[in-house]
Amino acid sequence: MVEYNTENLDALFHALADPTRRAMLKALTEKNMSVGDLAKPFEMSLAAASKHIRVLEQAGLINRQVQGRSHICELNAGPMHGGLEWIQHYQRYWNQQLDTLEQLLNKPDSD
Amino acid sequence: MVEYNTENLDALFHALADPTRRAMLKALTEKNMSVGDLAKPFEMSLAAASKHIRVLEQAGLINRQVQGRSHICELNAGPMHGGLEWIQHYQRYWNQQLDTLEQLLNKPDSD
DNA sequence: CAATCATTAAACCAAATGGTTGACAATTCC
DNA sequence: GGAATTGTCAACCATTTGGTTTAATGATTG
Repeated sequence: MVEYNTENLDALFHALADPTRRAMLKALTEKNMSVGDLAKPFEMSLAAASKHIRVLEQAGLINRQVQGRSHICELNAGPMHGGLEWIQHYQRYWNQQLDTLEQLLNKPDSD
Repeated sequence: MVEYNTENLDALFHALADPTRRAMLKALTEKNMSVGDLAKPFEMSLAAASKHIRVLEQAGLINRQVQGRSHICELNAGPMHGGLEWIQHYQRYWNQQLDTLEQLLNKPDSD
């Protein structure tokens, strides 16, 4: 049912593992932006930013729409869904640990 | 309140971006395992597997307990929490798109 | 003490990553 | 048409990654 395509997760998590790229995604939650606008906040060449954008695009996180000479980027959060679900499978393990911690903290007080 | 340490997210997502490492984490949901046991399923040298384990350890996803000559690894899912929350911020964006899709699908039928 | 077992360390290698600069292509503006 | 704007491409570079093999370290066993 729930499907984890390994390659998708590879690309997704790899794309998310860089602070520049995460910041770009955040910027795109505000509005669609051109490559140049997306690049502006970063102290790197346009070419470098363009490469980051391509990584995001290849992970499916960005759709690009070429309008004349400017490339408009749109957030496509969809692929994050798989990552969310993957991580959620582990939620019980950290809750478990919190439970254990809670037990440790509570036991001394328990009547 | 909610805190996203960029370096933690870098390390977390990077650790999760490799299928070998994700498989190791999965294995550790079953039981604690030694480095050798963790390495066994993979067609790579023990040294290579050991490096993967160190990446997981540095991302805080594994705790190691040295017992004599064997190192017992324990899953520590805790750091995934930050990753989950980060992704969850985007949940509304893909739901939004699903909503839009739904609207597109429903409109033709809506009497 | 010697051999064996579990693991890391070190040296090495190929490929990928993240950055640069300079040239090129396409579009728009005068 | 010529100049400016927006981006990509190509070549290059340093660093990191993911793997190898061969020691070396540390515990356990005979």
